[in-house]
Amino acid sequence: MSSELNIESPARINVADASKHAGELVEIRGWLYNLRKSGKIVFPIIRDGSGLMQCVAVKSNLPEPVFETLKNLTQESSFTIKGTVRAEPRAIGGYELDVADAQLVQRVSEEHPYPITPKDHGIEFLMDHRHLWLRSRRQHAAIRVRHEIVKGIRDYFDSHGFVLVDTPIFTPAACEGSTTLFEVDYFEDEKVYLTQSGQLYNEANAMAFGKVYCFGPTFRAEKSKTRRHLTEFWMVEPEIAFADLEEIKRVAEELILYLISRVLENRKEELKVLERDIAKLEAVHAPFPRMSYDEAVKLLQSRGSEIQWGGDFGNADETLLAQGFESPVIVDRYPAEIKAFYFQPDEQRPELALGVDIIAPDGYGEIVGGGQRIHDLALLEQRLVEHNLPREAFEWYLDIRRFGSVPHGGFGLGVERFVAWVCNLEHVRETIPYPRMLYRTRP
RNA sequence: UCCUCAGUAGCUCAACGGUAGAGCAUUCGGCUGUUAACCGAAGGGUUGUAGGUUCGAAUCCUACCUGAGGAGCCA
Repeated sequence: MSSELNIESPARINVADASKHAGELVEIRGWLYNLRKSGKIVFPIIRDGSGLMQCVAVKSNLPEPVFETLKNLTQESSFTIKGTVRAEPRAIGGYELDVADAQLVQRVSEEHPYPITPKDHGIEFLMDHRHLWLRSRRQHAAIRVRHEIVKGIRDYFDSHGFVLVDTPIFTPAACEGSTTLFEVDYFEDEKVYLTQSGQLYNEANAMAFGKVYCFGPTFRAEKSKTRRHLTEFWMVEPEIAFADLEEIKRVAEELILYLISRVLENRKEELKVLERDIAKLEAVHAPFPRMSYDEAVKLLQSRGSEIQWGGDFGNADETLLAQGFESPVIVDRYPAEIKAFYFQPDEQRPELALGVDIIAPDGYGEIVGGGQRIHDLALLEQRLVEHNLPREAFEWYLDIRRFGSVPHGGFGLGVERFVAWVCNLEHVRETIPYPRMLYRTRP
């Protein structure tokens, strides 16, 4: 379906760059987002991955086949289009294309029309069509915010003296001795699991490089079925030699503030598409509210929670705790009993662990968990016994305490929960392209 | 693993014991500025599955399947 007009090859542009080409003849390649017809004028909206742009095709100005091609486009049909860019405040994105020529690449057949229509759909249907759902505006916006946050994480650590030292995905033992691991049936003579944290390796790497981080997917075989859980999720974990709990808190706070400023700087359009209340993000500021576990329990009790000292916070408690604060809440010094074996005890009150969690506002829950690690060999050996962990598997980990042991610590930040909070999404499943959940492994 | 809720047209839903319906999508027709465009027409159904109650079941009962939300646990 090519035009009879002989239009010279114009510049191929992305819709996102339309403002730089006002008045110019350009070519755009993409897919049909939506089409409105009105007799002798049609308004195809093209989606090229970078944005949306309304095109205007007037029958009297175009060769018959070109107009017919555009008029008969079906949703998500692929095509290329040439025309002149013109500022148009009424149009989405502020620019329109006055069509001169168009060429069909592949027309979506009416026997199998594009399933995701501009009307409402249920979550099951959308998840079954996740590979197509990603073409939608909101999904597009969320994934771009995710990209900004991932890039922001790397930029932050790379510019603060950290070395990226990635940790293995296949690991021979539990990091925390729990039962939430995916077993891999492949390696001979040995059970191997998918990692749930790179932390133990991170500690070794911090002794090699000083300041390190790992960034990759992690896996939890928990039977969790909530809006905050994925079985496969991404986590960034920094670890710092010679750091104490206060430094860990400071770095986590600084990272969070930096990531939010990056998103506000570069992804405001996406936040608008997501209908995120931007003022609430702009209100996040240093210093974050800080409290001890003791104080958090008292605060929760005063707000009506049933929690008793010694118990861990449930989701309701986390939401209640964060209420009334503009910034995430930093809670530290938890009872050692409810924390993992490797936390350094508080010097004054050894029943407390120098662990820290950072709880996001609005019920998004724990976005950071970390703390200061045990650096004393004898104490760590004792903890392994107390937690019934197989010493042999941890010999290499004990080496870190044998060869120039120093105080150190780190934390993990869950990318999807963080993105969900920044985007104000109902569920973390929309923050990752292909979510893996308890009852969802396809597409 | 447990608790709660839901499965009706391709999609979103209505009908709640008495002839299964609407909007969107699709097809055909109309419209030169539409903004999830609009107007007219058409096609489209073993009501998740299997039993049961009843003269009669999408509707009531039982089991199962699938999905969603939550608890515990976690980022």
